[in-house]
Amino acid sequence: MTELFSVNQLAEALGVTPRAIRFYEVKGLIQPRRAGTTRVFDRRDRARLLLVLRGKRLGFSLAEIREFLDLYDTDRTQVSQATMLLGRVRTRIEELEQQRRDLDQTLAELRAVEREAQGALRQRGALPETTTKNAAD
Amino acid sequence: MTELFSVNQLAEALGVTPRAIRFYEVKGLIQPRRAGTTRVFDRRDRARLLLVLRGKRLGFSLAEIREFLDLYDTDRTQVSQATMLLGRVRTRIEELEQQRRDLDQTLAELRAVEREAQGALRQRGALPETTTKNAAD
DNA sequence: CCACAGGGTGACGCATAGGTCAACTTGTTT
DNA sequence: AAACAAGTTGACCTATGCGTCACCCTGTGG
Repeated sequence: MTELFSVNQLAEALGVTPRAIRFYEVKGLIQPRRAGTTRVFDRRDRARLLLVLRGKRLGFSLAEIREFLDLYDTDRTQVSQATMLLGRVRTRIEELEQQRRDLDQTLAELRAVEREAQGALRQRGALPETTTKNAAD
Repeated sequence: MTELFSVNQLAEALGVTPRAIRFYEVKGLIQPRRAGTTRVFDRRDRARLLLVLRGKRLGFSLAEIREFLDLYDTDRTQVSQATMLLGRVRTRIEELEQQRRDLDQTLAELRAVEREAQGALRQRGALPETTTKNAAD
């Protein structure tokens, strides 16, 4: 009872266009099976696509995301493979740690701006929003 | 004694090309002064450029980075301005928090892969690297 | 005076990440 | 049979983010 999906179903479920999904396949990020000519996706494909989308949210290119996905697929039983894997994984980890530093710093600065704006409004009698819920929706 | 820089100096200092810097100016991310026709950058320009580069490392487009920079420039003395600023800053903060969740999750997964690779190597007698220092440099 | 370095402005080129047709096949419905 | 929905491929289009000329100006040293 492995559930299967069509491109359209999967696209809608993940909030992307079918075109994008097909494009990712062309780029080698996913390899859905086929029923005749029709693409058939299972849960593993869906999981991979989720990883792709997360990679995109983190700002990586499709090529980088592909390398990232390859890390999961690498054969760990071959010493040479495992060694390369280890090196690459560590490189990736360091990149992401740099990104996290950037992120934290940016967040800190934005929170400072937020407080300043709140303070400015308070001084002028405009009641400041206490909740973090979007005030501009 | 405000030190000034040329495009080339600044480019080299920040590890980008002069072309990129000029491009950022065209896109409105920076507004260096001019001595005649020659661009002249001061420390504020340099600071802005650093913010631009950090934004890029976080995967934002130049347009997004521009909006981000505008947050710092917004006039906080006008209630309407401060209100909009607050809304936008909060939106940005939420985006970045999402990004951080993605980042942490990805890091956790990569660390798991790292441990697996280490374990596989240990089992095969290959001495695993204990340090996190680059093994592949 | 002449060369040369350093800076400037176009203008074109290129890769990435898809959007947007167009034209066809296939399965289903009526 | 005819129409329709859902797929497919292929070709072309578009916006970003620069790289790469080509060509021009200008100040300085020899």
